[in-house]
Amino acid sequence: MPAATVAAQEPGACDEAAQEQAVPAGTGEAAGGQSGARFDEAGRELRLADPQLRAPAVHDGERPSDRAEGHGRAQGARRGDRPVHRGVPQAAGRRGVSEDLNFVMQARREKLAAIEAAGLVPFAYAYDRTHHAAEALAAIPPAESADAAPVPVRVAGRLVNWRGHGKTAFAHLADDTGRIQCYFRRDDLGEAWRLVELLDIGDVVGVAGTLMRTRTGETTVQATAVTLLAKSLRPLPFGKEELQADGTVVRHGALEDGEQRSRQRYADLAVHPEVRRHFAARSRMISAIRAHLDGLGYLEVETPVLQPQYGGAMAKPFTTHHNALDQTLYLRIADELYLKRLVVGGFERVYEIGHDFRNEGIDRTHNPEFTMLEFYHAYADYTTMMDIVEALLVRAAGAVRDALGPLAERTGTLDGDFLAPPFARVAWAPTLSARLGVPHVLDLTDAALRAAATRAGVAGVDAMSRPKLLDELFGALVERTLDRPTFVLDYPLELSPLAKPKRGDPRLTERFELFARGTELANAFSELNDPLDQRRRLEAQAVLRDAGDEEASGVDEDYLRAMEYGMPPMGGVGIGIDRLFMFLTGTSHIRDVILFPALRPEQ
RNA sequence: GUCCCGGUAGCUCAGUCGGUAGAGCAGCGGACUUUUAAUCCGUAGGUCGGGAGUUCGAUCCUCCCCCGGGACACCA
Repeated sequence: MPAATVAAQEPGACDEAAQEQAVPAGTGEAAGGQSGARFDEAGRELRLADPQLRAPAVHDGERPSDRAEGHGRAQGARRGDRPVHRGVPQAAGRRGVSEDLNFVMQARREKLAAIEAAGLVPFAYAYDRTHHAAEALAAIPPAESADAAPVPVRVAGRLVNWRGHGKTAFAHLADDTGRIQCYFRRDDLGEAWRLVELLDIGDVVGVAGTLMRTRTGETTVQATAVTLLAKSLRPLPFGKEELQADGTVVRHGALEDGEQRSRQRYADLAVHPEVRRHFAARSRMISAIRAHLDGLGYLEVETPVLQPQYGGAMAKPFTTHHNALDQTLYLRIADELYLKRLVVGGFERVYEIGHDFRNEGIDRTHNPEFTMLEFYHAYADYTTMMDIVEALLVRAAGAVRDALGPLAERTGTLDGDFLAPPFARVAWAPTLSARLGVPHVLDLTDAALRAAATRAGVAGVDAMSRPKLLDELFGALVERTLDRPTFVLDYPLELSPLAKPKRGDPRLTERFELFARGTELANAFSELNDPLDQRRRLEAQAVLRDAGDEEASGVDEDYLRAMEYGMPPMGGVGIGIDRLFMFLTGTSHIRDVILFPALRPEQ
């Protein structure tokens, strides 16, 4: 952005005087006379200012657009005949979305042309706002102090509602903080009234005026100047909001199609304030997580997304190619191995919040790229990490609750009772053994496991390896029954190639997963720091990969080299941020917690 | 991948027991200087997801395909 433009926005540079002029400009004379200079200078005060445009043609039956554009519809075409400009010839075939102008968009183009023909700039550079909507609503003097001086305000936002009344109009302007009503009167606006008649719902405008109360008591900006900041050429699917007697708001006819809302998130957000609030809560949750970890002495770091050797999880990677290096690279499936390298280097507490990529299916709980939090804590084992996870979840839930406000009532996961530490702790093997009615599940033969899995309803057991069978059995018999937050401890070694063996039971690892509402929220280990053991386990993975298991990774020699220098013992945790936010807000589809989820191409 | 439900105007939907479709809102024209789902009058807007079949005739019936939603399966 040019420096001059930036400077022009700085308060105090030129705007104090300008605002003084603009707000009291309660007559058409002021709108026409004083704003001309500002328009020429900055190109952003767009009140009608051209004396050539005084000709009062708006109400004589001829629209400004008819003059402004040669292709404007003919007078006779309005009644009965087809509009001359309707669409494109059939022979042109299907057009892209942007080219296929429907009649609504055509009308807006004509208004745009009329605005330009009037010498106005329909897309502004800046606007000197003095109040957000919420601030303006709070700034009006109490109703009883009738003699209070009028409060001048300049608000800016999108027109979300419009009620024309001939020579007046009421509208609602929405910004980041809420909505405020604006009242436009021809007698207050003078020449600028011409612009008011060319506004549409969806336009981004600045409104200057004074605060007043309507007869029904609603705080309203009585406009003395209107500035078009961006003409909306495509109609947003605004619903009409009906305020019920009990105070609830019923919206009629808004954008409902879930896929379209995801695909055009900008429209979804523009039309649904509660969706903005929902995603803002996600951001606040992440901020709270950062603050919590920072407060514990963690350092936030960034590690490569493009990796020559993927690892840290069992998943199919995306593959890409670096041309200059002529090298195959993978998009990371986990942050783990790089973060643990950093602990070798001496950063004792590190975390990363970033995207992992897994080339697998898309459904209501899976997006090919997703946000993962991983944190590693030197000299701690997994028991310490359980305490940290508990506190972290409580903090995250509090942030979401605060950010959602009334919307938080959608879910019961946010109340203090549900997430009150300490969470329940159960051991993996005894729990599963009890469900199976056997002394120890790990003593079962593969055949017995297969039979048990079949009984549990697990499909495709014949092709499963022993670790996979164990995992499936636990998932089918235990995980989905865990409603209240529960740590499951000590997973079988064969399921956890990066975890330390359990002290006292080498068939298990020191690992926990946290479940609640039947879904996994966290996964953590006492991290394996023996490079020789690690090499054996990675080589076993490589054998699986060479045998065709696309989810198994290879041997990361650089990671092993780092371990060989000496890796401190540490606890490590991974938390899927999308899933956590789904859990906390009771959201059933991952698409509804990711601003721009992966979708099929259009058409 | 399997099963079920759905796809009709810009948005939200109705409808046709087979005779090429309607409403509300949005739009356009008119009236209206404190309205708030503003109201009133007028008006325009649709290859009824795509293809094939049956039929004199298909948006409707049959088959195939595409897309979406839900359930199950898969998924550290």
